Amino acid sequence: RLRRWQSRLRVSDAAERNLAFALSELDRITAQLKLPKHVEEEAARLYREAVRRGLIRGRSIESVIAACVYAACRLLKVPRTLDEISDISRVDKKEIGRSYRFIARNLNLTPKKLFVKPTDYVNKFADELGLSEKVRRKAVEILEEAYRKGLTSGKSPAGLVAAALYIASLLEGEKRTQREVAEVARVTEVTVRNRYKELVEKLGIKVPIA
Amino acid sequence: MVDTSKVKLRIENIVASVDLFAQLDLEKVIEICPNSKYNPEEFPGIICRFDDPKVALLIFSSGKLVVTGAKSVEDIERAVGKLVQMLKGIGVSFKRAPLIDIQNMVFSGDIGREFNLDTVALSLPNCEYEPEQFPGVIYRVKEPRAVILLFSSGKIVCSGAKSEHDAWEAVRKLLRELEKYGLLDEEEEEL
DNA sequence: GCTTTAAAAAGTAACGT
DNA sequence: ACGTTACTTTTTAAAGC
Repeated sequence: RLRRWQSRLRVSDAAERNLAFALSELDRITAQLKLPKHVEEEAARLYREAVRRGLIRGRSIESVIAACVYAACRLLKVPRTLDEISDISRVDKKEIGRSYRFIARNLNLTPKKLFVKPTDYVNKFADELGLSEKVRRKAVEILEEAYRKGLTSGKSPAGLVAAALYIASLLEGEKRTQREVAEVARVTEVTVRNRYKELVEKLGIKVPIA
Repeated sequence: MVDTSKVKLRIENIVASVDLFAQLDLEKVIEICPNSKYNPEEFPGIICRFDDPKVALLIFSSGKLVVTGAKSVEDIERAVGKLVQMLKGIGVSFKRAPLIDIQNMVFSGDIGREFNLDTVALSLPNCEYEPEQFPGVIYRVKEPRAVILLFSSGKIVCSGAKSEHDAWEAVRKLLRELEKYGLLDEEEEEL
């Protein structure tokens, strides 16, 4: 009947409006974070799949879009912290984190697929700090040794990378302050200091008395 | 059989729902509860704390309760008995004996060895591990329904179980999975 | 979905000094 | 750079918004 036809039109209208809103929000985020096109496409793909599986129920479109952006970054190994995304999103970090974990569970995004090597974060943070290739290599060396010695489980990858870069910058004579590395890694100076202390102590690193 | 001889579990909290089978006038009840709080605008129940069985009670006008913070089922029974006596003192009558339902038990424990959580998360199916957000691996057991948080120290938290037996069963299932995927083989790892 | 309550694990954060 | 307090995660019921 005509009413059924109309309601179907209305439903598809609402779905289309929601999708248009979601994609414009996605555009805004990827543009502001200067994310590559393939990340935006992957996030859009994840979002459509989430909608298809009805995973949006009870969640805001914005939190799910932000979660999809974060998931796409992790899947494609484009290092980005959840903080950077929540900074430009209207929804808080906690809510984005929840949506992220929810879609990860339901779209079978395993920890393996989502794993981003600390090395990738080293390059991102080092770029922002203007650190040389020599410092980056040293930081990676420190992180690999820390991993071998079991010092990384359960710790914030961003905090570990920040501390490794801080130590490497001291060792290679390109010093950055704890405050500077903490800022690019989006962790507090206290976290950098705690990781720094443990790494220096347990890896037996002799830092210059700068 | 999985070796659980070195595994320890310790009860940390028990949550129970209780039906007293009586209607309560919370404005009168609050007068006889020393350490209590009642703001119907923010929460519909009275929040009351006992020192003897150290528990917290949420008291509702329907005569239903939620008792939390207990370390044993006996603590809950004693707390309910204590509240019933207090209510009898202000003339409340009960249609029958209180019905206590254990809803949730939380245990802390230790598996007795350390873990590389990256390795665990890579091979253990259906687990979550987001060290940027929480330091432990989250593992959900279907039957009995429970959730186990596993930390790199080997310490665990098991919540959602309705009995100590169920908690042990859930931990056994986690250990079987860890063993199945070679995660209990003497201290190895790589990436 | 939210509100309130308890509790542990280990990490990070935000105060004050 | 300390210390303290507080927040993250998980679970669970209650009555009402």
